Amino acid sequence: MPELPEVETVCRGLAAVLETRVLRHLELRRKDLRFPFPAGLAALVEGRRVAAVRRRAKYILIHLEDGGVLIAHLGMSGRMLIGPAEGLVLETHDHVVFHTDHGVAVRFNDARRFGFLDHARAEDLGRHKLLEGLGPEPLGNEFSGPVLAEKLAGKLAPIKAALLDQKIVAGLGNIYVSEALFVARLSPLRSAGTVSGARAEKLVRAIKDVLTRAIAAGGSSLRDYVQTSGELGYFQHQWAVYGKEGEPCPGCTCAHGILRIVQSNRATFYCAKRQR
DNA sequence: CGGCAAACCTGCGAGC
DNA sequence: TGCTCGCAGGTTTGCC
Repeated sequence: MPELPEVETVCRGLAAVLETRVLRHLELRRKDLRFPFPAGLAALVEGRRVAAVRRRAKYILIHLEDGGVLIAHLGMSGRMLIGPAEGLVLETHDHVVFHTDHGVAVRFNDARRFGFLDHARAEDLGRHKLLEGLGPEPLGNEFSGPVLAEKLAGKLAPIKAALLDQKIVAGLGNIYVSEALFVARLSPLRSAGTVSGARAEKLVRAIKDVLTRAIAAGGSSLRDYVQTSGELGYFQHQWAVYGKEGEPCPGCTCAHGILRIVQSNRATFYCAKRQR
């Protein structure tokens, strides 16, 4: 499920029900997800009011009024589902439940358990092991052609791999990298270091365009639904290339159509004629 | 240091 | 119907 647009959608859903509310009870139904939950996590959260829900890269940051921050990551299969606490029915893989002071329950469901939950002080976030070193937010003003080109300079790895590296730009994942490279008409096989100048400008515009459209659509749903309401995101209907091996290229009349290759053990979709 | 494969864990669809 | 295999949106680790 979750790349930047999906995490952004989840954050907006969480903000609507959690901000200004007190977290009465943090129900930990196992002792770990990808990592063990930090010692005393429930006590660090219970009785605190939520000041704000924010996103950094693919991390959900739940700021508490006492300066503590809950850091959540959805991994590959994580979901946050909001519903009434009364008559709550837990489902398989509901590992954590947040209970608010106004009768709302948020279930953190994660079948594959690649997600996690951590706690930090707000003033320490910049030095948090998982957050330090993250590259710029792709939708922020600070993410520009020159900034990207500088990060890519000298890199021999394919541009596909570089864009998945969260130190270069934070929040892209496997789907949106293929989509952005298609919009920018750049081959995923091209060496990252050759993307500079006008090419870098074009790629930055493509990344911002794809992410903005995906957020507007509520993200993409594959097997899981994305939004906290349980509604489907529908950006998958706007994909140009992802998952479309063998289908006609939407941008040209090439005979081969959309190709699927494997880079760094992950599927890449592209048009070899339109993308150079 | 850079780049790549494998590992973490579970579910689902395709194919036999 | 039921089994096996391959593949899946992320990130870290370890190896060359």
